[in-house]
Amino acid sequence: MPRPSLQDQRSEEILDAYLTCVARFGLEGATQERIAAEAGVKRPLLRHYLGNRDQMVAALNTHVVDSFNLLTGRLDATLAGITSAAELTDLLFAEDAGNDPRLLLAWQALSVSAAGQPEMRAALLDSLQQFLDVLSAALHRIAPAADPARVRAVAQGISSSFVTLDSLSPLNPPAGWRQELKQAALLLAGTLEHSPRAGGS
Amino acid sequence: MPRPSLQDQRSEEILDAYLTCVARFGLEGATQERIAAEAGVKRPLLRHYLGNRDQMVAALNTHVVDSFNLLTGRLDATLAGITSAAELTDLLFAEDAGNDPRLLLAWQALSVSAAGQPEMRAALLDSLQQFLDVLSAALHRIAPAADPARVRAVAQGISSSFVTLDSLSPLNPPAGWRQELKQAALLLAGTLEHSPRAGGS
DNA sequence: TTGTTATTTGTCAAAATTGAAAATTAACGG
DNA sequence: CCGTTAATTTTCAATTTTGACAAATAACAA
Repeated sequence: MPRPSLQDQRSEEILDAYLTCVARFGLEGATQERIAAEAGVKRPLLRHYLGNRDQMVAALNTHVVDSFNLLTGRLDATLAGITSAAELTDLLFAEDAGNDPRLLLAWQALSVSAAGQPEMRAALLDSLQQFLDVLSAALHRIAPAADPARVRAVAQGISSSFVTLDSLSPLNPPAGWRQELKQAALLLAGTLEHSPRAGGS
Repeated sequence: MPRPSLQDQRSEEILDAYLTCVARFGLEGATQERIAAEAGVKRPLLRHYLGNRDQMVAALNTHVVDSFNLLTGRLDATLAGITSAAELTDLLFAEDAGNDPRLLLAWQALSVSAAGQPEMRAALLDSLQQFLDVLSAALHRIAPAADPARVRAVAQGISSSFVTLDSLSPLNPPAGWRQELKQAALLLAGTLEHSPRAGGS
């Protein structure tokens, strides 16, 4: 019997180091040398496990999308039990949330360079669409009478506040901004609870 | 007398090409060769006008920040005459707005790599702060009785929707998203007009 | 025309990044 | 111990990117 395979484990470790470097230096700034140093391995191992550069980018893309979708799935399950907008924003904007900004930063870095790759672009866009769907569904449960079009708009607004939070993290923004973004999301969600129908009541 | 200087003009042209490349390829992906091709000049001219790579990045940073601040100033003047939240969002989310996404994309690309440079980070953060101040002031004029803390929160939310619009542009998102983000901003601003005083749970 | 200055181009060397293969080492079962 | 397979390291070539300087060209005034 051969030596046991570390293919999956090593691939994960390297992809995580790749993710870190992309979040910190951008996609083109994440050189193989930096990734290898971050992962604590020799450079040729990157090629061994993930292939050449193009294949590495593709692997990172699927890794980011999969991770994002996984979090979205968990969020969907968590949001199943909530009943108010306050609970929703508490969950999304919790300070101790396991949500590390690297994921979104890599997502954005990939999105600017994925203009030419249709499949990468589709996967990225779809992952965001799923996130919006989960938010919309939760909002619909909170305010069943609300106009669906308004629900989608509110989901977009909450999503953008949420995304902005991670997007700004490299700049170490003032601490109050987190609370302001959270409150914006809360106010937005509140518009569904208080004025349920579009033209009505 | 010497030959007339094209220093300012050429520098602007090159910086604009630099901006384009950074928006499309990221900061590290904007190689001098790509910039030169985009600007329609030979590569050594970049060095002649903007200096070496570090100096080029610094020049781009000030260019982006200055351009952003200029737009913020114009926006401030334009918003001076408005009286409703609808006018504000119409101005910000107009499709034909001269606002090209390159500026924000470069702003974000710089922000992720500016973690180590305190002065770059400060300038970027300050430019965003000014934008938020302008939004807050306009919202305050629309709803003078509103709680200042809520006004800031609403400004953050509107800003994040606005920023997200440009941030997603490389992915060519569905056309409806623009309207949804605009409506989110409108709903958010509406919370100030309709429920003037605090309370916000 | 000539001198002066700025622009523009040409060219080379150094450094960094990547691609790719061969060679070595380590773990496991028999 | 031996054979097998995977992990790891070593090594070199090719490409890309940048830094830097010298030379050439163009515009303007006297």
